[in-house]
Amino acid sequence: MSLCGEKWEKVVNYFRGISAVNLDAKGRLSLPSKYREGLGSDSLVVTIDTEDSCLQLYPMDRWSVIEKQLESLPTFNSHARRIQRLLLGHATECEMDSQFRILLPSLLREHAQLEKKVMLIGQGKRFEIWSESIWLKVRQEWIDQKNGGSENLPTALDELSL
Amino acid sequence: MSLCGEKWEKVVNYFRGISAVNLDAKGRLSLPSKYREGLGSDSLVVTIDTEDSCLQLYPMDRWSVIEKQLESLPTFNSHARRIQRLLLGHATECEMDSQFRILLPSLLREHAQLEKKVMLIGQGKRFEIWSESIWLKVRQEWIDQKNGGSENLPTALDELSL
DNA sequence: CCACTTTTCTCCACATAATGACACTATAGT
DNA sequence: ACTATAGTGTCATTATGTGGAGAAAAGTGG
Repeated sequence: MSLCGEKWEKVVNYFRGISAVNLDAKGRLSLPSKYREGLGSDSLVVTIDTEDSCLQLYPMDRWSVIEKQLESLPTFNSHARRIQRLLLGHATECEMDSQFRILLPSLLREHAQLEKKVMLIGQGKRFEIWSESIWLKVRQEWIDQKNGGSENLPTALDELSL
Repeated sequence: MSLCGEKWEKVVNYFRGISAVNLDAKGRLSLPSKYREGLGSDSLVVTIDTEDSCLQLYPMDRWSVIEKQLESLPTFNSHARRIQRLLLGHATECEMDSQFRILLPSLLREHAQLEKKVMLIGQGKRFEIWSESIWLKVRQEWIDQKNGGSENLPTALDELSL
């Protein structure tokens, strides 16, 4: 169906959706088949998230854009330096093996407290990797807080019509 | 009978009405025939509802509008990230097969507690998918609570003329 | 009310993907 | 050099997804 749909997929390549995956004993994550062609033969970059305990996974081409942005931040701003050190400092290039697995570096696994059960969450240009238990916990919190006080939301969000 | 009616359907494509459907053993939902031409050959996107335990089903073209809005939200705003993670993070593209069935991902089925008996509810630009038992329960609650005090309604709602 | 058509459901067979296990390699530390 | 640890590649098993077809049910028209 849909040449149209196909083109969209291939050109825009937007990652969506959640998958439960198991790391193997050595900490390798095998990428779900539905994303494989979208990732192409590109290598990937994993780094930490500066706000939450999860990891961020980028295709190399997307990451290099971010890297440039990070570089151009003002050197003498302490927030900027924090971000640079955290993101650039933890960014690790990974290659998929013949079975589409990537090894997540142990230091990064520790940071996100990844054990066996892991969630892979599409976030458009990137993925997030969460420990299953942490994900379930925070997801529940987010759901519970509903859209409670909408006073502090950015206008763009306030105006979202789904 | 309605060259007019036909055109309306095809151009405006507004989903209405409720259907009881059964998922098969693998969790596939077969779309009622009356909606099939309205959905065209486009693929579909399912995601969770952040307020209730049901799923939201969009034709891809409608969903991509929402996605653009989500994408443009600021990365370092925590409310924005919450919404992005919940909506984008659960959004899954589904293709209809030759029998107009779509597989609902098991994690999403769990979220909405979908077993065999399911309700598909047209909501204009999208559908909602509810577990039959939950639907019956909340529907009864909504009916019972009438519109009691209208003091707390948002103005737009207050001014609605049906 | 009956015969016919269309739609929906259920089941089965098959294909593909995900997992876990294992053996082998490379590296660093003792 | 030997051992312990981390990393890599391959394979078998299991789980999951896919496609198709017939039975059952619902809808339609005479």
